[in-house]
Amino acid sequence: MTQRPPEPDLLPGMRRTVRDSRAKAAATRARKATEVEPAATDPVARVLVEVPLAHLDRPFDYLVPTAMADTAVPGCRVRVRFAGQDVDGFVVERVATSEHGGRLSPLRRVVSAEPVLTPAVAALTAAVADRYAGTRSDVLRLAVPPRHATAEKQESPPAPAPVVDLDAARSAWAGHEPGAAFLDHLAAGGSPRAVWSAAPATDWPLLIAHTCAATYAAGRGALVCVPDHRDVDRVAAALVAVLGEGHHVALTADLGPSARYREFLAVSRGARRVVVGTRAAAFAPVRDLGLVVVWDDGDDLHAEPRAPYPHTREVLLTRAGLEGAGVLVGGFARTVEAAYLLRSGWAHELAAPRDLVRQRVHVAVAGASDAELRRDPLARAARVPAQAHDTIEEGLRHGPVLVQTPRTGYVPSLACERCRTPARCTACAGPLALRGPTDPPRCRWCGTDDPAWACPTCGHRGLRAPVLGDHRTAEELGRSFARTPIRSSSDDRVRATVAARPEIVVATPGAEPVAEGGYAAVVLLDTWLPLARADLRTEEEALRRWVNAAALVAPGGRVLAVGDPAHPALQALVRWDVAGFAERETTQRVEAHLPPASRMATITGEPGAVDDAITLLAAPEAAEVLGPVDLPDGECRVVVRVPRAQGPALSAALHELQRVRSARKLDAVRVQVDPATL
DNA sequence: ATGACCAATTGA
DNA sequence: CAATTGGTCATG
Repeated sequence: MTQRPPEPDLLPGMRRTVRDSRAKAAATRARKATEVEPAATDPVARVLVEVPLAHLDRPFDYLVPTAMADTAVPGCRVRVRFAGQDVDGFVVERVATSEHGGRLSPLRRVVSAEPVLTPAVAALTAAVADRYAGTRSDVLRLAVPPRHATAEKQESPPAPAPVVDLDAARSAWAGHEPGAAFLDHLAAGGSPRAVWSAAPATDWPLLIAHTCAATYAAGRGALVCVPDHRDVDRVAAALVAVLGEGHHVALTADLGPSARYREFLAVSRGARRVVVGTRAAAFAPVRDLGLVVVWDDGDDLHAEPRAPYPHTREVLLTRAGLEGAGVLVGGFARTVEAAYLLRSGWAHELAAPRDLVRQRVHVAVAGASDAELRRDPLARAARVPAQAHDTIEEGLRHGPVLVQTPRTGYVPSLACERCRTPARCTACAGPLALRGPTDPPRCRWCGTDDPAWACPTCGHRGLRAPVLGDHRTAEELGRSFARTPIRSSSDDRVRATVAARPEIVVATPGAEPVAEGGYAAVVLLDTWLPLARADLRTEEEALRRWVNAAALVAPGGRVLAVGDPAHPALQALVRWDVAGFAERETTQRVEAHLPPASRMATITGEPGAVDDAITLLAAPEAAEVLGPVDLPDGECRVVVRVPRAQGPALSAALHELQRVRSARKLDAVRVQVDPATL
């Protein structure tokens, strides 16, 4: 194209022409807008537009044309013209007049009159976005599943009339005090709040189902969030056992778009009032919510990996606060957050008396303490000591035996036999592992075989296995118990249940199958390994994994942990003192100004961007800024910490920071409030 | 994001 | 002096 210099005296004129044509376009729009007949009642729709920008994260007003008067209902999906583009949004409200001074654009289209965003969930998404300093559109994506037109055409048949047996509920809860009072309170339409530490060998899905039934009996809905799909299936089965078919829905991520939307609609239409699901279900639009339940809130599956990274427990607690619902935070283990709810008096405790716990399980530890090993280095603890062997053998006389081993694979990591330098891949420096008894060392990252490995430090060619995986454990146990069937359940192939017959089940944490009637014995191997991590939650997490496996015993069953009997986490396991352990951890956290006594947030991004984010951040007075520290990927991170009482102020400051940065088109930084790990 | 506008800076 | 660049503002 040839560049012709514009005639100088044409330019002002051109500008005027541009302005004229813009004015004309505006006039045309205005004419069109007036041509559109506004709805007779509440002609203004307040719309949350789906744009990813923090500073546009508020409702905008649009004119409702007569033709859409009855379909543009609060909560429905619409398409609107926004900043010159067609974008999707939700109507959050219909009002008579607009605060907006200018002329309103009409709604382009009502995508569907289905009110998928209920007022309660709309308020919840706002509260969650505030708490996590994220955008509402991000939270809305987590809360409302994608539309499926076919599913929307189908009706949601109503649930049958509920028949609730409160006596059955009370007797199921017998042993957990004051379980009956909790149930009665729910059945009377109250909203009690409790932190529940389930006794070992408790059929927790059944007890949870009974709390839902008690709530349902009072005419209110209930919502249960559990870590994974297998737990959803168990609670769903218990709900059928307690309430019968047709009262609940199960919401999981692996349903597929059509089924997921169908189940969601059954809830939003009020045809189902009891919901069990994984973390996304925390936003399910249950009508008249009377109870929220989170099971095993320490499981990291409850931490949403997508922005703004909300945690199921926090979403549910927020929700209970907004909707006046009761709360049950349950688990075999107890998180410091749950302990804090008790300490602050916000929730009551539901627990089993010592006697019952002692009847249910006998826990022992086998192994030399660190102190003993220091005194006598030759007293090397065997990985499967004789005592563990005996426990398995004895258990097999009565039923299945669970062996928990912390790592997946055969030999998941290798080191030089002589100098103990970790063996790394020559191609990519990834960790070398063995996949089977006869396989050569192979890189876990790039898959390259390295049959001729030699130690780069000392030249030695021998390898040792500092850690063994579940496959190798199964192989070893197969040799020791030659006539016993051995099953594996780990990441790659998780088994949901095993029958009540003598067999050895080797499983990794979180993948333990449930045994019919419970395991005769549970053996926990390599307890030192989960304790070797350097993290705020190391001990809490280790104990959680152990008690979750140990709780699968049959009443009166035996548990043996192989490790250092002097370690506080193992002592807590032996005494089954999850409450005391969580209480002590909480005290330490309070003293060290760590969550949940403080609220922490991280800001991550390019060093320059993080740097001016801190400058821009109007953090509360008491805020401490720790860092920045450089991360391996060239980014850097700061931690901001405030006392718990100033948590909302910190969230607000971070939220405002994101709005300002977004408006000024500054480089994005990632903000995480209460990150799951540090 | 996208676009518009204004002011300051750069360059011939 | 014109052209370019950068910051600010608004999006209904």
